[in-house]
Order: sequence, then C-alpha cells, then structure tokens
Amino acid sequence: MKRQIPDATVARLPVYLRCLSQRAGEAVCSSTDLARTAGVNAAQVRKDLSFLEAQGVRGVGYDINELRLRIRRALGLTHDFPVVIVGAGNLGRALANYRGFTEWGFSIAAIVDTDARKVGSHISGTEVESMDLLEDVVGRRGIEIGIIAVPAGAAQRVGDRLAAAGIRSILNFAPTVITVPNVEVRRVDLSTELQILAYHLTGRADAKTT
Amino acid sequence: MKRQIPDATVARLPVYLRCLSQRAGEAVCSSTDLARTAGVNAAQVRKDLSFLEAQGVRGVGYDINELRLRIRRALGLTHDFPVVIVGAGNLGRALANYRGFTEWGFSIAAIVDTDARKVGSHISGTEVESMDLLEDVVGRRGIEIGIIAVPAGAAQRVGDRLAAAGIRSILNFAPTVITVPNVEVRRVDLSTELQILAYHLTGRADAKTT
DNA sequence: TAGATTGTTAATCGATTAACAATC
DNA sequence: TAGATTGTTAATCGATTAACAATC
Repeated sequence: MKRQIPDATVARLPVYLRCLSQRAGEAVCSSTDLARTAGVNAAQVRKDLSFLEAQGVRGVGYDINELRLRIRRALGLTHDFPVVIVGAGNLGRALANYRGFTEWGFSIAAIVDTDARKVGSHISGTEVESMDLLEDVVGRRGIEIGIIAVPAGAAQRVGDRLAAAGIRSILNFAPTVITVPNVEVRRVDLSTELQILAYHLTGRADAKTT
Repeated sequence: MKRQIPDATVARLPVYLRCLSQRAGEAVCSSTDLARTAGVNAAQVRKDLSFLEAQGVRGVGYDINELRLRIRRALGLTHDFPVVIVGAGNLGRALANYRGFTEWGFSIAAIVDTDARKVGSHISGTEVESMDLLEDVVGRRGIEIGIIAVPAGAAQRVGDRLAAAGIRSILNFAPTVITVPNVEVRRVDLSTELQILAYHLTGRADAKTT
C-alpha cells in the first residue's frame, strides 16, 4: 500500500501544507485558491490531492483541517523525528534557532561540533556536544535524520560517519556534492540556487533586447 | 539564440560545475565519471552538455577547464552579480559569511535590517544598513538579486519592496510562500526538505516490514 | 587497429494540464 | 434549480535513458 505518490507530488505537499497553515480563519479552500497561493495549476492541485484520497466536496472545496491531516499522514509526519545537526557554526546555529522545526514534528535531538570551545555551549536550548559522540548519540537517541552544516571539506567524512551510525536521511547544507550509498541525501545549496537565478536573469535580459 | 536549455538541465549545470571544481589535478573527465560524482545518468550528462555545444573528444572525454567555462557561459556567470541580503539575523549572517558567494561571481553589495542595533555593525566585511535604504541601495548599486532572510511574517512585504525597487530575482529563505508578480522567486525551505525526507523514511520503513 | 567514449536518436517514462461529466 | 467545484480522463508536453553509429 501507499508508496505510489509521485515524487513531484511529494515535493509539492509540504508547500500545500504551508499554504494551508497560513489560512487560519478559513474552514474550506478550493483547488483554485490553493493553486494560486502555492503557485501551481489548479488541476495539478486536484490531481495531487487525489493521491491522498482527499475528500473534497464538489461545489464547495476541501476542508482545511481535514486536508492538513491527510497531507501530514501521507508524508509520514505522524510521529516526531529526532534530528542531529552536525556543525555549530553560523549555519548550524541558524538552523537550530529555526523554530519551524518543532512546528512540523521535527526535534533537535543533538548538535555536535569538533570545536572544543563550542562544546558545552547552548543553542536554542540544546547543548552542543563533541563530534566524538556522534555515533553514540545517534544510536542512543534513535536519530534517523542528519543535517550537515560543516565546511565543504568535512562534509563527505561527516556523511560517511552518519551513514555508519545508522542515519538513513541526510540534508546536506555544505556546498559540496557528497556520495553516501543507501542513504537519501538532499542537498541545499545557496550557490546552486543563485546560479539558476543568474541563468534566468540573463535569459530575460536577452528577451528584452530582442 | 540561446534560451533553449531545458529547466531540468539548467538545474543540473551548477552541480556539474561544482563537481568539476572538485577535480583540480585532472585535465579530462568522461561523462561516466561526471555522472557518478553528480549522481545522475551518464546519458543525461552527455545530453545536458550537448545543449552547451560542449565539445567532448570521442574516446577521451571532456576538457575540464573548457567545460567549466562553457557551463559558466551558459548560465550567464560571465559577469559579477551584486546581491542584497535582507535580514541580518542568524540566517542572514550565515549567508553573508558564506565565502562561496564570490567564488561563483556573486558579491554582497548590501545587507539591510530593520533593527537599529544591528545597523552599522559589520558582517564579513559588509556594513549592515538600515532597511529604509533598501530601494535606494538597490537602485544605486544596480542590484538584481535579493535574498530574503527575515522572519516569515515580514517576507511578503520585503518581496513587494524588492520588486518595487526593481529586483528581478529573489531567493526566499523565509519559511513562507510569497507571491511577487514578474519576479523569479526561488524558495529554500528547511522544513520542506525535512518533510520530503520524512516521506522517504516512512516509505522505506514500510518496505522493510513488507 | 582496438578500446574508449562521445553525440544523437528513438523509445519510454513521468508530469502537466485542459476539459468536462459528476455532484454538492 | 443554478452555480460552483471536484475527480478523472485523455491529450500533451517534457525529461530520462538505452542503445549504437561515429570517431578519437
């Protein structure tokens, strides 16, 4: 069962969830409405929601609370996911301070760093622990998701250690491509995004001169 | 001319660029090689590179320096892009400190914040200026790219102001969906990424119990 | 020449979307 | 009933990839 939600849909579900949270007062939302705020096609929304066996009401729309619940369930956000943040630099701190974590069912179970001066300090209520404890902490606290927020040079090594420790999903913020077999790695990279924007800037400049 | 590079290819070019930079010593790289490090199919690599009129040598591979140049040119990374960072909190600081900026031809032309206590301080050599100066600074320094690193509640307003100031591309790090007509907006969102990982974790858990 | 690898075709696959009957 | 909106089909579009002739 399950599993047949297309990747493209899975990538959009969190966006829908976010848009729906932003409509507190309202009780019902049409596919057209949701499509507009999410920036996609209305047919797309309906198609996506059909994978969740979402029950819209013809002539009315979707019950917002019901829909949010279904999306969460489809994404597997039914229990808490403990997360380890590796690296307590600027980025690691920014991530740890992001309070959206708990809002969506993720919790910072550990922050580790190699820098002895950082160990023992607290970020957003979590104590920074020694990188030496990584495997220990991951195992003991049942952590399944690792966030890499270390310099590029250290990222691959961290990825390897996370994998060896039993982590199954990695979010890599280090500006480098890492390879970790049997682990789902997602990369978030500022310069990649900037470069894509640059392409479109250039494209539109061309269009103007044409 | 140009413009006919598919979106999917454009999104991969920065990855290739990154992978190629990581192979300093070497002079030549085959599509199979590059595909492995980039985590894609070798035919995909060749197809992508064919849009750049890249000249590989049969039986040998691609000249790394030549290829990097072509990718940069295709992406429009031929001149410097001044960037404004809006928000000098944890995230804004992390972004400003990221030295990959200049490496890829982007420069931090301004950092602005509403907090008077932050104005005047320096981040990575750039002075934080008052948010009131946003439009002024964007116009005067010819800034085309804006990075939003403010709390969710302020993001839409910042987006509107950036657009009004003439910005044509926005990278939105605020955990909210914003709508800005006629502006290319890309969203980078930690919780979206985590939620996608969560889906796959759940999926694999199912697979194991089956 | 033999081995390797490109460039490109063509088949396949997956994702998007217009359209409309069903129905609240 | 009339108006609105869903759920789904089917057409279209775009992206991926195997395969292989070309050729270094």
